[in-house]
Amino acid sequence: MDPKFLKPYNPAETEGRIYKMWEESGFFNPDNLLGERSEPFTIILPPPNVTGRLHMGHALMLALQDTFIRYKRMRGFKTLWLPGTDHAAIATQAVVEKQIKKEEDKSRHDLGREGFLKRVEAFAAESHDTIVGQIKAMGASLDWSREAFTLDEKRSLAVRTVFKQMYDAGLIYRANRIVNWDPKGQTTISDDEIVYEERPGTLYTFRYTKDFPIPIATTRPETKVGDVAVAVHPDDARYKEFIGKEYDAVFCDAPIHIKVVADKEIDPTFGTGAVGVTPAHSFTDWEIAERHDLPKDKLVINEFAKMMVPGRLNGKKATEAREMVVEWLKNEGLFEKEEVATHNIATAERTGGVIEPLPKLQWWVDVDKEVPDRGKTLKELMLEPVRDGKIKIIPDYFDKTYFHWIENLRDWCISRQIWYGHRIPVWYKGEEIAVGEAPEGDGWVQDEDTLDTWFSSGLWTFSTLGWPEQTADLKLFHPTDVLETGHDILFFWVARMILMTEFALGTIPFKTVYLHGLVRDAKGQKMSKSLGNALDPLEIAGKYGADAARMALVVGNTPGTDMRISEDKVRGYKHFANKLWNIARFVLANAGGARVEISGPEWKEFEALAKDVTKDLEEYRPYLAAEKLYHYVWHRFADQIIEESKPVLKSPDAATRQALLRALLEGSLKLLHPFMPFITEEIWQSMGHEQLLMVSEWPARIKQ
RNA sequence: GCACCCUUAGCUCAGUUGGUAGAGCAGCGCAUUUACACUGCGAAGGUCGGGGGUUCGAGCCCCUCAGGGUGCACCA
Repeated sequence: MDPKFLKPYNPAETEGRIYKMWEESGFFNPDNLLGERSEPFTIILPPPNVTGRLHMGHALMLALQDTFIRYKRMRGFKTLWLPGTDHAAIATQAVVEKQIKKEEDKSRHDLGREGFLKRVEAFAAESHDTIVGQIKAMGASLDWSREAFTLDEKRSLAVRTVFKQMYDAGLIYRANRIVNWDPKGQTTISDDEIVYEERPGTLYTFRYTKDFPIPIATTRPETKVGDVAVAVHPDDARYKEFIGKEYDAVFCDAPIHIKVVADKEIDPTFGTGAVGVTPAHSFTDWEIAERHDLPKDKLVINEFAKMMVPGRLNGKKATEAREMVVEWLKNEGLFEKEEVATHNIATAERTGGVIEPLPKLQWWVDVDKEVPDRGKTLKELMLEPVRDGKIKIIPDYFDKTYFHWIENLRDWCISRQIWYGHRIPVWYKGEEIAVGEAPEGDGWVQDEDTLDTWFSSGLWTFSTLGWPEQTADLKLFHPTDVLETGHDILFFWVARMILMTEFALGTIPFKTVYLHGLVRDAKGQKMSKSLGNALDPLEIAGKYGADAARMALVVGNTPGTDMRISEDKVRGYKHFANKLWNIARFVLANAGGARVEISGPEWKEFEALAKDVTKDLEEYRPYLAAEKLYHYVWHRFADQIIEESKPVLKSPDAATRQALLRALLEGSLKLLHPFMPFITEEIWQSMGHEQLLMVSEWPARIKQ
């Protein structure tokens, strides 16, 4: 017996060596796997953002996916787990901008587009290397020969190709429309990138002039200089007589022209039952303006959230202007009352900036237009595979959330005013426009904007497999089997992948969506650097072993439910790893060499466990499978079977018992391998096996 | 406002198709020439949020109430 078994299990000494052994075997690559393996099993890794380091959520994702992949590999599937990273456009740009500001007190504009992009790329490359090292440390059996990046040459081609196809199909269009403008990030963002924060606010009631017949209630008095109408409910008896009338006024130095319109969307019971309509700075007002053919180009706030209007307000910050308007109203005797009202403020997810709705010329994806040759809209194409069960979401109650989101979906704004990302593949020359690839000849100017990062992420399952080229990989491995990701990006990503794949390939991107919960600290707080409660997966794995970290993340972690993780839990599974180590020590010392037919109740019991665990894995209950294995190995195999074996090993039945113990250990190693790959492989190798445990045969066969 | 989830041991959470509840940590008693002290054995601890119903049988299914959370919408 190897003397290392006389000491406690030492993951630090083991893991690097084992991972290297796996990598050198070539078996991470499905092309090298031995045997028939006609059936593929594919997971494309959700690409971590190249914004720095991995966190516990990534570790969880890696643990779960590696468990699924290792299980299927042992069951004889041609398994592909494809790695990659995400350029994460706005997120990465924001990190580098902050860094440059802090270190050199410069903005991206000081560096220029080209110079700035070089800096971002250098940062991204560094992050990439850190991340790959972290992924390997977790034991992830990814096929590194197929690694992809959302912004590399092949993925860029895929992006340009889809863009052109959607443009030609009339699904991508350019339009001037009210958008979510982030004054802090100086870019538009999509509806999904908004976080609503409940804040106390004030609802002011006032009149435009002394003789204006209708009082107005608003939380944003400063925008009232941009009003073009007052909307009331058509049946509101108080205001019926004024509908259709027009008024001129000077509001805080600015001339305004107000038309009274009737709109059934107005709630007569809220405020005064009359809305001052500001089409350029409010989504609902924009829609009212469209319905009543009101002017929509009256801009009074600019991209920096500053007023642009004749008179005293000009150049003031919107928040400052608000106070000035209120003061003016009071001085003029137009102010009626103010009430406290909590309301939701739209903020940008990445920068925290308060969203300022503004009309902007942007690129959009039309989700309500019929897709040529499909006879369905993109919305319907997103809805159908989930509704028909072609795509199964785990846990299934997320179906409802998904449907609800799609029903409320508006056109997707895909252009961003940032530099890092896929530049919009559109070129202009006077009135001419070219889409897809850069046209020949002089005088063409490319669109300045870049694409929403989720546009390229949406192609991930097939761009990684070589599309638009019809590669052998694409044919064999797509649609993929499982998408395993956090429930927080169900809309951002999962929905967009379904949209893109249905459009470009006419098929689904994956059959199963497994949504894990978010990892929180022991107190239930979200882990973050600023709170100082973030556990570094690498540090945890270094201290307790990657296997222990993985078990702690997997056991009891049900899909869709946020989980808490603490070092104590990881320590518990380190003890378990050591228990397994000592079981191996006992078996190696007491059960060498015997070759006897295995049977008896203990073996039957093991076979039943193997079947049970297999069923759990097939039905995506890794949290249960891991717990059952833990219980069996410690409290049945070690506590009972080994204890009972001690006298038997001194009896005439020793040979049979030795064979049983050996078989139970080997079987347990196999079942545990997907969860704790390092220690199981290490023990397996110490038992004198020539082949890797990673590609050994799974000890149970049940139908899927 | 609409929808969904959660409420189980002191704490944090599991509990697959309904068959009198389990992990981690904490904590109690015993054991140190034991495969393993990174330990073992044993005990204790739960009217499974309250109430009602279905069932031979409910932590699990249905209704209802209370508390906590999330998503979406509204937000003049």
